[in-house]
Amino acid sequence: ITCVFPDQDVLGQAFEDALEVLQQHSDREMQYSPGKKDHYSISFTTLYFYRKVHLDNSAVDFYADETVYHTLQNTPESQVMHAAAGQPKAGKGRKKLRLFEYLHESLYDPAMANCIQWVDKPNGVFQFVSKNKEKLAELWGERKGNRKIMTYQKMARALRNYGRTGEIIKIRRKLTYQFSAVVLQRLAPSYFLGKETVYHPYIQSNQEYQCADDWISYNNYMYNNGYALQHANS
DNA sequence: CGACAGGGGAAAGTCA
DNA sequence: GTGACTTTCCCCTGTC
Repeated sequence: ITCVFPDQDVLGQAFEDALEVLQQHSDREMQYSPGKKDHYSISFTTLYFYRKVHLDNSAVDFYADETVYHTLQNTPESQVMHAAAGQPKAGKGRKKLRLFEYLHESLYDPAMANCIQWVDKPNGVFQFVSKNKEKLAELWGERKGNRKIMTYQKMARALRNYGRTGEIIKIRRKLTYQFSAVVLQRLAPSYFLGKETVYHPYIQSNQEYQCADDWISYNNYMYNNGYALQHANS
């Protein structure tokens, strides 16, 4: 999509908002066209994604969004604008964003891949990138509008609270956690449509501890041996 | 030893 | 005000 700013009224409020967010958050993904004053280019995927994440403030079901994306790709531009503009504005009547929702969003954000990554997507296992985990925490804090700067240590404290409810449990591997099946189902329901996926909780006894190098064989081991349901907490 | 990851009690803060 | 949830502080343990 190429946007010409003087004509932004035509785009509708939603795209105006999205572009504003993009200007604030994502310089690297929005390219200024030299020689064309006020012309910017951005992929539709990125624009749509950022709109979902930053303005709708909703958990992104990216699998569903991909379907939407492909549909929209084949739709005339004017209809695309109309479709996007019909979405609700941020901030009103919306539940507060929760940490696990934010993490789930980040896992589908290509711009966050240097901070957080899937280890085992079907089972909701993810891992923070040691080098950039503080950055992710910082962004989370900003998103919430906290007064103080958010740190990984504080964010991890919040994550540990999820252990009590079982929404996210700690995997016995460095910086690795797992979404519960319920949370996964809620955050990306369309991912499970038409799939016979079985959620595999990981066993975390001391005996099952594996070092990072052995993670692949550890996964295979777990998949092949049935998995005792583990209690998130004792 | 020091850095890093992880654990959790306690209290304060935020917001529906 | 209340409860759910998060943030902040702080101290502790274990591993490499």
